[in-house]
Amino acid sequence: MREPLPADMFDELCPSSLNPIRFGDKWAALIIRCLEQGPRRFSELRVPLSRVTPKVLTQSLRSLERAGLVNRTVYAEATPHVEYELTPLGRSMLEPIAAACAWAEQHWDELLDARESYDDDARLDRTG
Amino acid sequence: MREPLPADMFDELCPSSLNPIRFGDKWAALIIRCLEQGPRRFSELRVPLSRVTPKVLTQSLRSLERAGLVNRTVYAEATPHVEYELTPLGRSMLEPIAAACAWAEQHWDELLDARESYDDDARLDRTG
DNA sequence: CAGTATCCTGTTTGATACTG
DNA sequence: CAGTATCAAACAGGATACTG
Repeated sequence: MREPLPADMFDELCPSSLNPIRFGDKWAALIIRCLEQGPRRFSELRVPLSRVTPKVLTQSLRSLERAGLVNRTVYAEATPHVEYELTPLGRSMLEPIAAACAWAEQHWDELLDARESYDDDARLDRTG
Repeated sequence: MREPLPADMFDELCPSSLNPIRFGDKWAALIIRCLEQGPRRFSELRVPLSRVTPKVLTQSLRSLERAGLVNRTVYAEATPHVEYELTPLGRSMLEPIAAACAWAEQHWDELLDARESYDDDARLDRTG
């Protein structure tokens, strides 16, 4: 106990403009889960992600593509469309995401309670 | 395959000002790991987190406290100081964080390669 | 020691409307 | 269908200086 902390832990987690341990941007993990069962078209993704504007959804998908987690395929046929699907790399990410989700689900009530009681205390501090 | 996606997945992951599956803010996971071996004082945390300004470090610690992941204790003795330590809830989070870190480490090269080749392609698109 | 106060920047996200 | 363009808001994060 109480060993001195290493001088700089940044190299371990931080070269992370990529920031993989945060699973990318706000919607990344959700998108990856939407692709878990197989390729989906842009319009299909818009259904579960109805609260994400098309601009932001495109942004996120491009950034997932850039990270090698998602493939984008254009079908220029009679009914032109675009499909997104997980790469093997993207698929491998399902596991840590599931672990994080399971943790969150498992501790959801505790998390809500903690926040509530913290906020209640803060209110008391202000009120007197 | 190609089952329709659920209408709205947001309730599952999204009530997330807390956003637990993203492990909180930019420094949260790193801070939690710094506390893994036991309680640390503010000034001790500043060593490994030297690139985080005190303001932001305080912010992050408060938000971890609010989430019930960290306890803050003030010692108003001769040498007044403050200690932060993981709650049991916070400690339970070490596991999913470790899983995400392991994944990132394991696929680091793939991630760098993917990004590089994506960017190279983009350059080609612009150049010719 | 352990923060707070201010100010400021860049990025992320969003609203709305439009298009090849 | 699968986006893009534009504008605006929100927020996170940081620089710097100061304090009970």
